[in-house]
Amino acid sequence: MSPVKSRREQYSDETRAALLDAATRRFAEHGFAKTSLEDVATDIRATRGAVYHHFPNKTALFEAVFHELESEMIRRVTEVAAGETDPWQAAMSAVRQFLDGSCDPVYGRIVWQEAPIALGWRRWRECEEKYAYGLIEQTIQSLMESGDMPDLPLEPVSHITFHILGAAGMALAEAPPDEKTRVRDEYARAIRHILNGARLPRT
Amino acid sequence: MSPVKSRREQYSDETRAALLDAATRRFAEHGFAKTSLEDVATDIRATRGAVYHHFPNKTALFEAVFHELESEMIRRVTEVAAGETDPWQAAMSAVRQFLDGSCDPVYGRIVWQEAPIALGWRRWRECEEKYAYGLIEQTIQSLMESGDMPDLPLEPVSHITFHILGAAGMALAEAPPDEKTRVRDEYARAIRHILNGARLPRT
DNA sequence: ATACGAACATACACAGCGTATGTCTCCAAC
DNA sequence: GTTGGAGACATACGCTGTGTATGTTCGTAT
Repeated sequence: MSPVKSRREQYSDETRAALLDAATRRFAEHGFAKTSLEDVATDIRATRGAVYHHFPNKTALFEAVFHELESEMIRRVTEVAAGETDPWQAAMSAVRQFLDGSCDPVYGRIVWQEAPIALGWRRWRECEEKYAYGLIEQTIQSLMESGDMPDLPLEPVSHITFHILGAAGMALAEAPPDEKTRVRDEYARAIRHILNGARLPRT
Repeated sequence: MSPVKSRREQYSDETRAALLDAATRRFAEHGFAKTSLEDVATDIRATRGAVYHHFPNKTALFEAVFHELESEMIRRVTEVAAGETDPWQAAMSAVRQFLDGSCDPVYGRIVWQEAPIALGWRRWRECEEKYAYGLIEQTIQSLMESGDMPDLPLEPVSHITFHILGAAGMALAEAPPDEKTRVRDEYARAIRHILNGARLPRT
């Protein structure tokens, strides 16, 4: 399963990775609009030609960055949740892990602040179906099935939950580094309180 | 208080209003990025010169549109809330009125979808301080003071509430016209349930 | 009657994306 | 080992759209 790569292929992979890396930093620091592909290219001592060789356009490059960050986040969150047996506890751990991960300014800025701008709401939502939104929906559903939550329409509840977590993610992205833990704990409390309120007493 | 306007001033006011009107429709239909000032100008049989005479730049034109829509919404919401005596009832009526108003696709698209993109999150938030966010914060505070809500940190709670309402506003903006009332009612139920959960029993 | 300034139109500079084309170099086959 | 081909980039250009600088018209005050 490890097809020995040719020298050329290896070089190509490395520049692609370097492009992703540089783009990640640029997007996180200056935002999507104010990042020119020229900058990204020169960062790795290449030209825009290299960028357009590896990615069809600017938004595709951004999407690649987005996918990397988001899939890593999902991996960690599901890992933590899988460690719990009780559905409600699993959800709470997932939230906690999400808030922890959102303290990373790169993640917060790119996924919660820049992505909707860069991809547009619709496309962003489409992408998130695979990641956060999809995970939230299935978690909520399992909570409804286990009797932890009332049988409200799934769509609005997941959508609202998505935005509640988004609010926290954005707040954490904006918070100065030395206040992140305080902000994280405040939001954790507030979210826990809200979710507990929405909870049903187990029958 | 009605300083009789000169002919010139009247003409000027009219073109300004026409620009705002055309821009509103363009922004609502095609979004901020895909609306060129050329289009807006030709819509009212003028040139980009007129636009740049009345507004310093593209985002300023958008902000003007945004302010119009948002101040009108706030006017209606506060009006409705003022009709209630009980703080909690006032808040619920305000939510209801907000959801009603959000069924207008122009409002939803511009205020909740395009505004963060056009102005950037930070500026958007700054603008909203005057409108929705400010109103929410003071409402929450009054609910905490009246003992309807627990004394959690104000900032995260208002922020989250803001995003909960935003989720509803966006969903309504996206929903096809013939489903808007259904979606509105679903979100109304979900939000009511969430807020009721967060509520404290009156002492 | 005229001069001045507001309200717009016209013209230009510049940035940034996307695309078309060129060049180099690795690799394979003979 | 040289040659053909293709992948990996670089170079060059066109185009769109913003912002600005300059020109023109036309009310209005004096």
